[in-house]
Amino acid sequence: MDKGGAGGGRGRGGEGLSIDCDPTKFFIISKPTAIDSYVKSNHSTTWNKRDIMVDFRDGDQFSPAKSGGKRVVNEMDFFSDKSFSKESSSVEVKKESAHDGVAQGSEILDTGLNLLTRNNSSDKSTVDDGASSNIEEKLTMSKLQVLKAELNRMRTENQRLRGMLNQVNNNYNALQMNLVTLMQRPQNLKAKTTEEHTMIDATLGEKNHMVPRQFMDMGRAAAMAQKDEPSQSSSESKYRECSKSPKNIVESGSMEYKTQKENTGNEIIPFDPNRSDSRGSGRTEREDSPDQTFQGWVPNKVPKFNTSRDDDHQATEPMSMMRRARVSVRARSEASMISDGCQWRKYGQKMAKGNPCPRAYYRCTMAAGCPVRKQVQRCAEDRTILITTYEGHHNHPLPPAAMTMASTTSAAASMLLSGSMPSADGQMNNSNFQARTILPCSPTLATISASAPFPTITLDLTHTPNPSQLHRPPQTQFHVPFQNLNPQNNVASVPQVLGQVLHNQSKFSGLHCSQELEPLQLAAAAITADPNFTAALMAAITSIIGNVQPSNSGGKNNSSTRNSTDNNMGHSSFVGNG
DNA sequence: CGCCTTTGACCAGCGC
DNA sequence: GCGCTGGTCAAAGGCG
Repeated sequence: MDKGGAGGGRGRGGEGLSIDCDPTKFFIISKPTAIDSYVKSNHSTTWNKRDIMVDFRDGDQFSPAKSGGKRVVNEMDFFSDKSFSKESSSVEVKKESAHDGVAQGSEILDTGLNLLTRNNSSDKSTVDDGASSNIEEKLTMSKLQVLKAELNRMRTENQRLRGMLNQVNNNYNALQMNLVTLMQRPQNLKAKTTEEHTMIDATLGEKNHMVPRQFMDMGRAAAMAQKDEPSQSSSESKYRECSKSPKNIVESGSMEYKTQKENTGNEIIPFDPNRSDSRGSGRTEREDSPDQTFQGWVPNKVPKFNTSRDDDHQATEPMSMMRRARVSVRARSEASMISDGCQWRKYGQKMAKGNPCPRAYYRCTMAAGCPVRKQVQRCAEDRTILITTYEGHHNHPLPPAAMTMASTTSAAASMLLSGSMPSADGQMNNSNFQARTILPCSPTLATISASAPFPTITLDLTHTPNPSQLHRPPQTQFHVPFQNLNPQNNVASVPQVLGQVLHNQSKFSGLHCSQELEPLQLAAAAITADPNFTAALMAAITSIIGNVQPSNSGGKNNSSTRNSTDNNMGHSSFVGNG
């Protein structure tokens, strides 16, 4: 095999990044912690409780200006039993009534208690006699009754909203389970899936009706939806049109589940880098290992890629299944190919339109029939930038060095597929929002392309971090604040860091977004909007890059790729591959 | 000798 | 239908 060996990635300590950079963990742990701390510190504070109540009455509890930056807390309290516990509520009302004084009295005028407000105009000037005291007492009691009634009303509404929320979650869970089941179904059951599609679509419609903005696995859902009726919305039609060919449909929905089931059996864990993928083009299918048992969802639209030679495999793994999301990595490198820990064999080279630099085609040779391929091409605008586009998943175990890039690309691809779907206007709305939600501090690292023939996510490792871009307008980009990446050294660390981030991000999107995305988005926005958080994240990444750099910055390329014609030895230490 | 790259040819998709 | 383009094949040759 290749003389270069797969030694890349040794000595890396990048895994530690997951602790600091895992948005999922951060959010999950931090959210209740923050709430708890808030409750502990403020639960007995009358002002805060009253603030919440006033917010409810005004229907403006989410107004940051009004809540003084407690937006998230108030939101969570809205569904908290503590907020509406009977004791606290009663105490609250009593305190409120006792402390309000004149201003409170004027407020009472607005409650519509006509009998009592008549005396209110002079209540403070004539409060000395006993009659006035009685009136005031009655007034207070009346107000108390009103407030109690209001409280009960709000409590009822709270219950109703909670019920709606539970219903929404249940609907989503049901939909997700249906999708999982459907995608795992062998193609020979394809005919039977029509009914389920209908059911799922109905569920989807119901869900969308209830929570139009709830995030879901849009890639899968989109793929599902596309299989069905042409009578879907115009946006879906447009998406179909945009997809141009069924292969894109498959790309959107099949990769994760298929590959998960193949090797690992894990059906929900979306980013096992060792999981196999569908194979490459139909032409090369003869090279592929026949023991691959794809049981993923297969679209009704049979891709045109299938040739007569693929007949044996069509039923289980049409060629389109491997034509899925692509992950393009841009990195500055003098080398003709970045080292990612895998073994590659060049099988072609073409001159691509619009780029004077040839595009090289590589195939993974670490295992027979590995479907992973990559294209390497220099950027036309800046030839110091090497663009490596990965496609597919390895169907074999990877060396640690290759795991990094595998995680990176897999996570990126999965994020792309799971969290995005081209909308009617060709934008990646959901992915945009999701991306900037998860990494709002990083606007330019990854670009999701909806216009490309294949869904492609570009990980740009050539940019210098710019924390000031924290709140960029929502573009189809997000960015991890790496330090300036030197192809001689830092690039080696990037895939690991990036992979970890994306991997975590993907886990986040795949496992959590669907259920709690809205609250999590708010929490994420609140947390990551904090400059301290951004700084800490950057510091963590930077420190990790700096720590692992020496072990990989040696002059010897640890790539396993032979690159006999390359002059990339010592240049590219890109470790790991997807 | 085995594995690799090179490179021209071939094929399929797509737009006109 | 034709040409363009992207992607792949496979024979030929090179290298260790």
